[in-house]
Parts: sequence; C-alpha cells; structure tokens
Amino acid sequence: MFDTLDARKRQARKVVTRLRKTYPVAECALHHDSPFQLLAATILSAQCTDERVNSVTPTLFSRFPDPESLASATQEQVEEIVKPLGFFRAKATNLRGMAQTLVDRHDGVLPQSLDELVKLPGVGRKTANVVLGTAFGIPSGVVVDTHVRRISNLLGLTESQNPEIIERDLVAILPKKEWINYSHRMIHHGRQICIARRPKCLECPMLKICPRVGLSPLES
DNA sequence: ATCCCGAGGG
DNA sequence: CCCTCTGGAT
Repeated sequence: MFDTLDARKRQARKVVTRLRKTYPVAECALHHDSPFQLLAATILSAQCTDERVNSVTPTLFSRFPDPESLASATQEQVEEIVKPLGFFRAKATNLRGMAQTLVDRHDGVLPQSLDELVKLPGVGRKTANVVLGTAFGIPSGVVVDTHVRRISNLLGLTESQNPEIIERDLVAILPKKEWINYSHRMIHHGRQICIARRPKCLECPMLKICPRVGLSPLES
C-alpha cells in the first residue's frame, strides 16, 4: 500500500494525530498498584480481555500482593483464582515461577531491562514492553498485541503478521515519544471502534485514512 | 505448527 | 458453530 519508508512515516503521523485527538488520555486498563502487580496482570491478560483480568486481580493481589507471598502460594491456590481467565494451569505456573525467580535472582525487585524481563517465566516481548513503558516510563519498544497487529496491518503501517517484525516496522516509523501512547490508544481503539468481529467504520476517526475503505463494504 | 483454556458475541 | 479476547512456551 505505502511503498516507501517516507510514505509510511506520513501515514503514521496521520494515525498518531487522529489517535491523540480521539483518545487524549492513553492509559493502561489493567488495574494495579505496583510494577509487580502490573507484570502479574499482564501475564494474565494473554488471550483474555482486560476486564476479566480486572475481575480476578483484586482477590489475587489482596492475598498475594508481592513476589514473596506469591512465590509461597500453592499451585492450587493460584489456579482457583485465575481459573475464569482460561489457560489457568499455565498462567498459575507462570505467575508462581515469575515470583520465585524475582525472589531468587532479583532480590524481589523487578529488573528494568527487556533482556532480563524476558527471562522471567511467561514473559515475552509484549509483556516486557508493557511493564517497561507503563510502570517505568522506559520506551524500549512498541507493544504489539492482537489489536496493534490487526489495526497496524489495516492502516498499511506494516505488512507483516510476525509480532517481532511488526514491532521493528513500527519502531522505524513512530517517534519514540509516541511508542507507549500508540499501543495504549490502538488497544483502546480496537476495543471500542475497530472491533475485530464487527468494526464500527462509520464512527471511526480514521475512516478517511484507512486503505480498507473502498476495498470492501463499509461496516456500520 | 501446536498447545494451553474459558467465556462471550454474532 | 466459529472467531476473538492486550501471548508465550514447546
């Protein structure tokens, strides 16, 4: 769609402008009171809406508010709490392993580098970028989740389906200042307007710059 | 490429 | 019934 790097940068600028105008406050929707809790909530958010994560984290964090307490929890205790989220065995295992690793190797404190965060059980680039950007204000990359992937493809900002390549493409055309906000706003946009199943194109602030329009019937 | 896993929408 | 929801590990 956009052949040159320059063309994609121009498109990216338009997208960023309209996102900022439409969603002035870009915030993380996962409830948390500490970087550790944000990390735990983000691990739980895999293949599951943030609302559902928020429905179990009050219980989880009231019983296990920090790495030490979560590391000492039993598998059954954690599974019971996270069961409604799906993947409950893997998520419970990852949460406990993550907490145990923090206690054993990091003095119970979150490392502030992508390389170290990614070594924690259940933590990939997406989760590490969320924590670095949102909890520590360190823009180490762009968070690429299902919404960012889908809409970035739709808007012609990348052609790839591979999250790592998508992140590389986005990093190349977005100002570093916008990395964190871009993801938060895209995720919000994906949930409210550009919904995967049934996009509300007629309400979309980016209708005029969306290459999809004209190629297929407009969704209401 | 496949598995983990459950809930809700269309 | 199929798809999607802030993925990650094997």
